Amino acid sequence: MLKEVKMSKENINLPKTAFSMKANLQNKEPEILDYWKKIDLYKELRKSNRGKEKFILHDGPPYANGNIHMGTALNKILKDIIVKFHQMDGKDSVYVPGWDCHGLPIEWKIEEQYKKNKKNKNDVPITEFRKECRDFAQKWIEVHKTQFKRLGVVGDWDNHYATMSFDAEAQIVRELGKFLKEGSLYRGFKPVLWSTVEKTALADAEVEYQDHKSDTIYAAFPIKKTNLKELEGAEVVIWTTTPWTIPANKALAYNEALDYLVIQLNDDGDFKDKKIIIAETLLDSVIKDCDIKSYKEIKKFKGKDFKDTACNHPFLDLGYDYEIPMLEARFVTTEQGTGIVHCAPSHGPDDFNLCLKHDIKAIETVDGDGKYTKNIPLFEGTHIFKANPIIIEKLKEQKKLLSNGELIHSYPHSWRSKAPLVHRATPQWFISMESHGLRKKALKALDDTKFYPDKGRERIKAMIETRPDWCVSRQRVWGVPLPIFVHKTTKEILADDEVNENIASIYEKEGSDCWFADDPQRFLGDKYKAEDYDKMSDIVEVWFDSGCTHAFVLEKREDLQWPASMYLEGSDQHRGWFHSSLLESCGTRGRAPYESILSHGFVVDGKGLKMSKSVGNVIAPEDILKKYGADILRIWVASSNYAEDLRIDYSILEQHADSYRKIRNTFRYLLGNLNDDFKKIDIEELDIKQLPGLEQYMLHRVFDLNENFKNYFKSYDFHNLYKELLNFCTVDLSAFYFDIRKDTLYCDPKDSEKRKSSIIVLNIVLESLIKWFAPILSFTTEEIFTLINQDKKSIHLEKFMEFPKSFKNEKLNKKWIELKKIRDVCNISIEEKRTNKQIGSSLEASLTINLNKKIFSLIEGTDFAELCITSYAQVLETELDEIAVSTTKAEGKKCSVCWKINKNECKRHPV
RNA sequence: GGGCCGGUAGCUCAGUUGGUUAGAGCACACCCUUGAUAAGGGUGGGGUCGAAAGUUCGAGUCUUUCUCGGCCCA
Repeated sequence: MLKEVKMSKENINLPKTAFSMKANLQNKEPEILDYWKKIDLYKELRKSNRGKEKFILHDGPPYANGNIHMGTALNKILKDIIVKFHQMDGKDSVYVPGWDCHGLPIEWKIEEQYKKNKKNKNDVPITEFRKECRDFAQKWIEVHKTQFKRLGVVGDWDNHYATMSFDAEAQIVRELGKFLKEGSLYRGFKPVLWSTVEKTALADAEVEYQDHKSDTIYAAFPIKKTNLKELEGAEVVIWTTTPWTIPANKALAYNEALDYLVIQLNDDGDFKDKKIIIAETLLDSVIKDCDIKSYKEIKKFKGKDFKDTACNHPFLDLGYDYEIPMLEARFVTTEQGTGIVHCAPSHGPDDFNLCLKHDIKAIETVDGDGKYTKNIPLFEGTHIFKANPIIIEKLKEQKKLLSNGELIHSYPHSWRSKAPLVHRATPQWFISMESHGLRKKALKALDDTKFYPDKGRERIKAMIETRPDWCVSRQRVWGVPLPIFVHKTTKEILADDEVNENIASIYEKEGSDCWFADDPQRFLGDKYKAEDYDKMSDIVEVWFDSGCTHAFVLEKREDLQWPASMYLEGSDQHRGWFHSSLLESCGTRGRAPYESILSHGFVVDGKGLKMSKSVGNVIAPEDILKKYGADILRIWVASSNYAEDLRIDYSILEQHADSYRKIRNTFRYLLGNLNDDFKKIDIEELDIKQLPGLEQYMLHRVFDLNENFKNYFKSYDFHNLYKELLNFCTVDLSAFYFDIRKDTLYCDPKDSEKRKSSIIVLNIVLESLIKWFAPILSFTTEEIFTLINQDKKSIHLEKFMEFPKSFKNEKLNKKWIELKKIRDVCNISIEEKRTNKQIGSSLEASLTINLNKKIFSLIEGTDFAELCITSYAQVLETELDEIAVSTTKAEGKKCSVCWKINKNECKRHPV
């Protein structure tokens, strides 16, 4: 018996392949990376689709600082998947990675190093400092490159772009020149969020909100003049969380829609018998906060009666002898305070705008360090963060302090230093949203842009609709200098194309360091005298830098084109790069620099919480690569719904690793039965009608799946695409076709028609699968491809398959849906006997299948023994509607070759 | 605090315009197989669809409130 079995093993066609079951991706992937380098895959890709329609996914530049995290990995893999899809779809899909280099975080890092080495930044020439910043960015670009490549991302790594390259700096100057010439770039004097620690204005993106303990005061402003008799001699009470802005007060704001009260206080103290004014709805909270025990209501009046009222400053007797007008403002609410708001135009955007409307100018009240200027009598030189107790003391002294306390509330802080920020009026450069219709153009451009997912459009639209003018200046050094001259006497801004182009061409040759070091005359040329002009020393904010990438990358490079086919970033970039690129491009070119935007959610942990060091739920891409390999990470990307936040933890990864093994084993079965001898089938020539029904059905499934595949890919619906592919592997192949055809593949002679038909299908399925999976499983598909193709270089140079219409057969499909239903019932019947221990293997079963007339005619010619992998099956026609199956133990002798049980000798394998 | 988005089996995801007992794969349990073998097959269990209220003959789908989470803003 033993001998017989042994002989049979030699006589049957068992699968044999060099494709190992164990993936060992950690070691194999780097080898494949070396291989891609050796064959110069990127160059080959360009060669293979040269001249074809281009698909340009323009890379949003990550900041060249620190190691990559899951978010960056997700972003780069998603980009790579899309780029590869389009390439295999026959387009010239060019991907040029880039980096964002200028800006505060790098500057800060260098300063930190200085501090460590006891070096003083002010002792170092600006150009030297900038060189260190440049070197720092360069270092991280190289680190990033290595990390991105390891993920399997293919791109023009040798010719990346960077916002600090000379040509980029030059183009940024040219772009600014366009706004300058147009007149939409203007010098304004506005309160901006200012860090007294970093001594700079901060971009919106650089601000984070944290809880902060503020001093609160109720302060009184005595009425100076009014049209309402009852207000005479009364004092208007305001509430603020920034007592230090009181010396900068220029106005009070009220809401004409509110009701106000004059009340007389009876309590002992500074306000005994005094009349104060507050909003009616806030009476209770004021009484509580100020501990007022006894008072009398004198008069109730409408807010609009405040018209033409003016007050004195609480510090009137200390030299603050100017009039404080009361102004109507909608932003005054009854949420908190007294219903009357103190306005310091130098220290709040609302205040600034309201005062501007009434011709009250903001002045410099606080310097860059946070100290009061000479414009603030009495307090000059005092730091504003130390001023509150002094202000409170003075108010008390002047009997103008009704009450004070503390409040913990959300307050803006610097993302770098974590220091609280203040609004400070400073000279800044702005691009107007209105002067040249920028807002309107941008909104129109969004309507012309395709969004994935669609909700992204509304999100960015809402921002564009309400955003203020774009502040593009920063008082720092690591960035592109603002190429602006202002006439010393006329204060006119020099807007001359020749000068602008001169500056740009100088930058192009040597970079922008020279702006700080060289004689200004060099930039002005012969037309203007340097002594007549002030040269600006601000730099351009980094969002303007990256907003120009479309100009210095897409437009300038031969291999790219403008506009981009797609911008793809995290959803935070609706306010970041999507936003700045849109404004820059609409301002200079009248349309968006992209045709479509794909935005993805954020990577969160398994419970949906954001990753943070303190919580300890952070997973680094590096850890995943070490434990699983890049292809598993790529499966995670492809299988997650990027429209929402993406969850990740080790149990989720483990699940994907399991799916990967299933897919890998599917390939192993295909390769094993083909003995790694893949033969490309000429599917156009294939006479499908000559194949058995099962093979025809499988080819229909392949055709069908390919249609779905194309649709999913077109809508960038990768998680459904992946699911479809995975289900095909498990349901259609492994549990169905492969299982059924094992008998034929193993036990039929190699020249049998049925076996040859199956081999044809295996070849087609292998080629299809490997291509479908290639953009996702970039490494594994390459491993397989190089195994079965000696004459071809890479799977990524292949194109997706197109199947002839003849593969499609809906009628056959319907038939097989019925057959599978019957098969299910058979399985349940077999299982019953199996649980009873009457049979083990399904080959020990003999089926009797009862079908009604309708189904009976449909299934004619079907071999249910083959379909259900039993030794015997007979079909009987019945009157019953339901499918009824009974299983008995097959009688006879087990064939030593095919293991089927026969009453007589096995016909296929006679002894 | 405001805006936007989301919460469907342990996990990743489907669930058209409201319409039968809410689906798939994986995971899990049990069984079979030992000729895909650190594989393969079969069967099965598992969800008060974040919570509550409402509209409706009927709600996972519509409305409101709440809750949790994410992004953005103040």
